[in-house]
Amino acid sequence: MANLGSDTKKKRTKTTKTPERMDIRTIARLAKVSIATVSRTINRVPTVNPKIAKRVWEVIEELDYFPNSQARALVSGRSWILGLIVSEITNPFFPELIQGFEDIAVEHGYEILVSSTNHDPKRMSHCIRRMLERKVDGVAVMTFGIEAPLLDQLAQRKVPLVFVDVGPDGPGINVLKVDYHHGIRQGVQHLAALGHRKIAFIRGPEGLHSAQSRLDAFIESLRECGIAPNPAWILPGDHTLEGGMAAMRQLLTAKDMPTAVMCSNDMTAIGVLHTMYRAGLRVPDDLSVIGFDNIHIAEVTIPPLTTVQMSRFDLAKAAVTALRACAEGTEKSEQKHEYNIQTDLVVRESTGFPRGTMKDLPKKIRAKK
Amino acid sequence: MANLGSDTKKKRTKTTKTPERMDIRTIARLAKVSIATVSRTINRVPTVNPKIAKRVWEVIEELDYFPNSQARALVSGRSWILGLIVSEITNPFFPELIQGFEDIAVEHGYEILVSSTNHDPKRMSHCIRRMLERKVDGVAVMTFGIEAPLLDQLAQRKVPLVFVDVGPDGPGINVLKVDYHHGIRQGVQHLAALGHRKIAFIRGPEGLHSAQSRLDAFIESLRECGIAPNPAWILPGDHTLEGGMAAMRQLLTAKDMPTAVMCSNDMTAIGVLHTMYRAGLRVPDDLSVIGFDNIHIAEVTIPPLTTVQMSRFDLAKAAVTALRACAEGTEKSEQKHEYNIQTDLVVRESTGFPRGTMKDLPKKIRAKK
DNA sequence: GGATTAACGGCAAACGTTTCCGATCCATAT
DNA sequence: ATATGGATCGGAAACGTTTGCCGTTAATCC
Repeated sequence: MANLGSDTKKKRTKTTKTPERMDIRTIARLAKVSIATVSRTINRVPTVNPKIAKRVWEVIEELDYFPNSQARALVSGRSWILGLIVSEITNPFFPELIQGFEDIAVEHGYEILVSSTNHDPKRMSHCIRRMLERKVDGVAVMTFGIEAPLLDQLAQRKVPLVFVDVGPDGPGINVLKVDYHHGIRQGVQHLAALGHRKIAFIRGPEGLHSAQSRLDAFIESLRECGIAPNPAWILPGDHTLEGGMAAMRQLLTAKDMPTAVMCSNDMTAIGVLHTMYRAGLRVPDDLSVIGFDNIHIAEVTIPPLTTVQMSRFDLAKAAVTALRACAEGTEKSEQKHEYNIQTDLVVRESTGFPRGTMKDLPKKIRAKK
Repeated sequence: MANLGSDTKKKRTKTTKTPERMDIRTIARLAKVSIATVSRTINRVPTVNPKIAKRVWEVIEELDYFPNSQARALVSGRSWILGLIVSEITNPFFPELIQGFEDIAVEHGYEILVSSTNHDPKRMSHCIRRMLERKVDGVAVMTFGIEAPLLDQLAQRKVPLVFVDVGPDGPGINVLKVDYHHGIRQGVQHLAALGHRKIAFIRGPEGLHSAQSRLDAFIESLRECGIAPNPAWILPGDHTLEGGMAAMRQLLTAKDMPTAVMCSNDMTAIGVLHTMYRAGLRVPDDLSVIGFDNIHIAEVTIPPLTTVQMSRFDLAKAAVTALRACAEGTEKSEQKHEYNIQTDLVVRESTGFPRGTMKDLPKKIRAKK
């Protein structure tokens, strides 16, 4: 017994001799309480005597102590870290989303781990693994589409998940539904109202669910307006500037040119704008262009881009909310919330009457504009 | 004593009865070795028998086990997390930087914690605190300028740091030096060679060190070309689109208009382009514009932007390298590396001859006017 | 063939918290 | 005066690893 005592004391002394070590024990010693009380004070457990709590807080303030979150997470089982996986951080849509996600997460005491997969399943897999190792409390997969095997890797472990558009059903899994149809229909109707009948679409990456949804919404909206979709005017793209430029170049060689083009995202639309500029053609005079996302720079493109707005903030907020509900979940009443994200058309200056329409119109209508 | 013994046994049994618990102990049991050996196997300690290692690995693979990094960090003292603080993630320059930083960090086994401060000292302070709580192995402060008090908060704790441009001297602190002068001089000389003598500058945020450096480099480069700087042509800005637009609007009201304008960053330049467009003026015919950063979309602005390239990749690589050197540091030979980042002009189409030079070539006509 | 040694595996302490459980104390009811 | 009980606080186990130290084994040398 005496041996044991002296032994532990010796070791403790040895490590304590460095004065800058600062842990909960130091605080306990200086405040003359036990470490349990310090812990309770920090976590604001109501049963601690206010008098003592004050003393403890004073010591904490003076030493500028803060708890080690590793140790905290180890024992409590909660890391207070949320994972966020995006497909490409260099697409301006995502930084705006990340910003919102971080703001809301931090507000609720969470840290975030962001990873950009660049559509590479290999990277995706690796980054899921890394997040699981860090014992994240939840993951928001905002890649707008995910491969099934990777998804299983995540779903196996019982970590709360949030997907966009599509995802498996299961406990702790939420799917944010984006109403692409609403905004895209507005866009098509806007074009149709201007007199467009020949409308092309530059789609997103093959296999990306949100890209398919946008295309589907486009085709259906076309039909609603009584316009038959022309397969030759549905062009491949990849949601990048370069993809937009390439698709537009291809379109320019077509024998029958459309008078308007909708793009699966704003980056594509900006690429289209640039190819038009290179070709010496004018937007919207020679071609009307509509984007999707309403990223910040869409306001200052030349001309400013008409586009469909999808709120990054709503998306981020819904994601964090869903994750929190699962992680901190009382598990009872709050089951399976439906999270819906709205989309809306923002009309700027990249859309106008189709070429030739103006001069053929009766003068009164022309004057109206 | 007997009480204590049976008590612990009971608890152990209780927690172990859940079959899905998976830790190093489970692996040890199934591989019929001690947990120490499992740990050594995972960490590739060379003294473990290859035969045994193979057996351990097989069990690990089969159960798809991975170690808990919290526990790992707790005992080893290393979190393998690097912090990255940027000023505004919505400025496209930073996502490109973050991408590079993440790539290189992950490559070396690190995770990254990104925070965007939006130039708010309050946020900055909060995010430094959060990073310290998470026990990051190092922090890269890529805000291109930092307030002194916040800096102390970081420097007090002995966490390796990397700054850009300016930072305190001390052990474990590295400063990445960006050679703004080189690229900016190229820009000024480019304009001077085209015949410009009246060159304005839209600066970055007041108090941001890199913004001041860019302005200084501009003024000095002007002098080198024998041009006297005109204070009226040095306009305030804030590195945003809106700032660029506002500055340009102000410039348009000047009685004596410059023929060219250099901007402290590309976002500002894009704002300038847009204001010119709104005013019905043409770039580069009516005004030459040069940006700084060479963000990706600078390629597709209308017209494509002449700008000064600063490599995000070099910056990210230097930051991670410096941080790793400090964190894993053998502390001996590799002291105080100098990290220099080069800048270079990229000529595109937003720069041209000053107005009047070309078409009014006969000088007498111009003089008559 | 016995001793020296190198290789290797296991025991247990340590990392810094949280939290269960028991102990103490004072006030109140009996 | 004693039993009851709530309010507080302290002791100590537990979280899942790493790692120093020691014991065992087998190989090598004289």
